[in-house]
This record gives sequence, structure tokens and C-alpha cells, in this order.
Amino acid sequence: MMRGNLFAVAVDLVVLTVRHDQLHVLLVRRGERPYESHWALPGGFVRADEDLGDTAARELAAQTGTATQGAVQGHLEQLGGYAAPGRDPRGRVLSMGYLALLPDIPDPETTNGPTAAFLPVEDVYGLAFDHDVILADGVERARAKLEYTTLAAAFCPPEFTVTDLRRVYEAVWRTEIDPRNFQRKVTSTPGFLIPTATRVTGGRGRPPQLFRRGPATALHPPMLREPVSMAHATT
Amino acid sequence: MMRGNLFAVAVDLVVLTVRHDQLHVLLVRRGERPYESHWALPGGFVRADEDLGDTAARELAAQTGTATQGAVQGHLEQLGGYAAPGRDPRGRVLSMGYLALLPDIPDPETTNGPTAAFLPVEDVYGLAFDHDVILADGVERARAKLEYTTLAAAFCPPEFTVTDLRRVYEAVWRTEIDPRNFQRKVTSTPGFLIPTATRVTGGRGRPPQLFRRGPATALHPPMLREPVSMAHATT
DNA sequence: GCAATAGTGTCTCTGAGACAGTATACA
DNA sequence: TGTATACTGTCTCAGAGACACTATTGC
Repeated sequence: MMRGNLFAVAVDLVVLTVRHDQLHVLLVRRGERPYESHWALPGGFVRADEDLGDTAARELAAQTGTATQGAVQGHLEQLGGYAAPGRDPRGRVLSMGYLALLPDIPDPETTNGPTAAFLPVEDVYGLAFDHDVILADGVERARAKLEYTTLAAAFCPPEFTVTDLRRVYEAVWRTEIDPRNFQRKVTSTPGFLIPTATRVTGGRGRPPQLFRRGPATALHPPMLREPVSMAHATT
Repeated sequence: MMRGNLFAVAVDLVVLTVRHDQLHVLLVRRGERPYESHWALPGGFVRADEDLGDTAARELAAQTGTATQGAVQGHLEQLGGYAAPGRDPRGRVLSMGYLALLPDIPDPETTNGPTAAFLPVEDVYGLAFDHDVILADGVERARAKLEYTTLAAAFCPPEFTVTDLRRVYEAVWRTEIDPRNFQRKVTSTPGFLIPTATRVTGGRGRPPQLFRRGPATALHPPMLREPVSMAHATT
């Protein structure tokens, strides 16, 4: 029975969050060869009794703290497989990329493990292995999914304002969105936002309404990030 | 250096086509254990010097004939990784699912290899391994992609009519689409369809215009498969 | 002529972009 | 009072659904 070559299988996480109106990604500084002292995506090898999603969830909890998992409704999904020959000098390694979207949480404590920090996605390049590619794929996936899903709320804390949500879109897409039209769009989508009794206090202007995530997952019709109106172009 | 367990890595193909206005998938009848004489997705193990896409393209060419590859502009993309413990009784096997969209080509010759045939997706169940899941994921991916890309044309021969293209949508989505509105939509999307000088002859009614695929890949705004108009629902 | 398929025009309604105007807080 | 932020309302235009109508073939 021909079984082909054997691979080590790892999971690498693209953990995104929005901090200071900028998209950030969680990176770890490698403490061993290869790529020692380079920044890399957090990840690890799949254990004997684990499915891929189990490994991803375990690594995510290990990197961000278990407390994050239960309380905050983040998002974790598979991105794709990366297995180019030579991508790891140690041998044949297939890496499954996973995409995680989280609210803005503090940088992980650097107690026993390696240094870990959220860095602005724009400033990131020269990661270890082919992690630049995996990161780019993850960011593009996140950008695309904001269009037709309600996943932007995964970047927000359990209770948030419409302005918070809009800043997520603006940070991820690097665009500006009209606050009035945005308000109309998201509040008129049934099941997207559930109003909360409480209001924010202490701000500068009128206190905004607080919302929780609703049960809706799809956005129909989608939110468009590009100017449409390219129909009737003379081609 | 902890490297975790080792996996055999395979590629399994979800090869879809539209035949007789029905979505079909290419299956092979297994000639060996496990799952001997069960239907399964075509696939094979990744070779030492291959990337995942190379394996997928090689298997696709082997299954459908090399002639198909050059002439017809099909589509091949990665679907996802499947690695649940126990999904293959022989041991730890990670399978990368790939999705291929092809025009209606004849069933492959059964000369040396196992029996292979296109079967209607609706009638397919009880595939080997976890291939039912991979197939379902592939079909759902194809359905979703028709909404916001021009990939429906990948199901069509090099020259096709607007009606051919509409039948692709109707077969994949299992819906009916108004021919007039569909015509308006696709012909007014710049770069989707390029008219051809020739027309079809021998049909029953007015001879239709023939088109080739244009350079456009995205559909902005997308084609909606669900009735929208769920806004203003009292919730 | 009739039937069948291809393609155009028109009406209506939803929804997005633009932006004036109102509401409610703090200083 | 002024300023800042939150929110509502209105106008306009693009585009989708519905469907009447015209065009071009075979019979």
C-alpha cells in the first residue's frame, strides 16, 4: 500500500484584533532555530488525539489566556493548508492556518513562554517561514467576511456601541464610513444587534445605546466596501 | 525538538459539473480496502516534491484526461483540511479537500484505473471515509461563490449562451431565475461575457448569441440567491 | 399562420450614498 | 451658551423583481 511521504502537521494562528482603530495581529518571538528571534504566528503541532480545530482552540487559549475563551465570544475558523516543499528547513511540515477574531485584550503575560504581542498588521513583514503569506490570507479573509457576515461583532466586547462597530469596519477595511448610513444599515438588519437597557456614561456627547450581538450571522444584502457604480462603464 | 505525530497527507477532489441541468460530482469506486467497492472522491497522496496544488492538479488531470486541462478553462481551489482522528482506519491521514469546477465532459474511460463516473450530487451519500462531509463543503462553497464571482462560467464550454449560464445557476442553486432579468444582469456586468461573432444554428427558436468568458472575476454587486426583503421585519 | 426560444423595455420598490436636521450629554 | 457625539429624516439614484413586448427561428 503506497502511502506517500509523511508530514509533521502544525496549526498556525492568525489572531486579529482592533486596537486603537488599527488592525493588530498576535505574534510571538521565536526562541529557537530555525528563524530564532524572528517574529512568527503562534502555533504548534497537532497531537495524537486532536482534530485540527482542537489544536487551534488549545493554542488560542494558551496564547490569550483561558479566561478569554469562556467570557468573550470570539471567532475561530480554518483558513487553509500550507505545505510547499522547503517551507520549513527541518523537513516536510504541513501547516493549517486558522483565523481568530478577538476583542481588544491585553498582550499575553510573558511568564514562561516566549514574548508575545499584538502588532499593527501594516508594520508586519519578514515573519518566519511562510507566515507572511498566511497572515495576508487571514487578513484578506477577515476583510471579505465583514462584507457578508456579522463577524465584525467578534472584534467587539460583549456590549458595544454602533460607533465601536463602525470603527471595526473602518480599521479592517482602512476606509471611512458615513456614521448615519452605517447606523441605518446595521440597526435595520434583523438579528444583528440587540439593544441593551444600559447606556454609556461619561462620554463627551450624547450617551450612545449599548448593544449585544444578535443571532444573525449573514448580512443580506452585504455591506459593500468598494464603490459600486461600475456598471454602464463603456467596455 | 518536539515535532508531534506524523501524518500521511492526501488530496481529495470535489469535481463538480453540470449535466442535464443537474449538479454532478465525479466519484470513483474503490477497488481496495478500506471501504472496498464504496464510492469515494478521487484523490491521492502528496508526493515528496509536490505542493498541495500540484497534487490536486495532477490528480485532476489523471482523472479527467490531460486534454481537458489545456483546452477548457476550469477552476481549481483549495477547500480545507480534514484530519479528525480515526477518519482513516489505516492511521493518521490528513486530507486536503480541493474543489474543481469543469464543463460537462464525458465520464473518464475505465481502462486501467477504477471505475469513475459523474453522479448527481443529490443521489450521493454513504461515501468512503468522511467524503460526505468534504462533498457537502465543496457544494456549499460552489453555491456561495456563484453569488459574488463569475465562476459559473467555469461550468460552461469555451463558448456558451446566456441560457447555458443561467441553467448553471439554476442547477447549482436549485432555483428558477427569470431569464430576462438574468440576461440584463450578466450582460451589464462589464468583463463578464464577451460576445462572439458566431451564433448557434439548428435550435428551435431565435438563435442565441454566443459568449466567451471575460476577464472579470468578481460580481459587484453580487447575484442574490435568497429573497432579500427581510428588512423591516418586525423584530 | 403557430410554437418556441432570444432579447428589450418599463414599472416599482428596496436599499445605499449624501447630507440636513434633531437629541442629549459635558464644559 | 458652545461643542461634541448620537441618532433620525429626506432626497436621489442604482439595481433587482415582475412582466409586457418585440425579434427570429423551425414547423
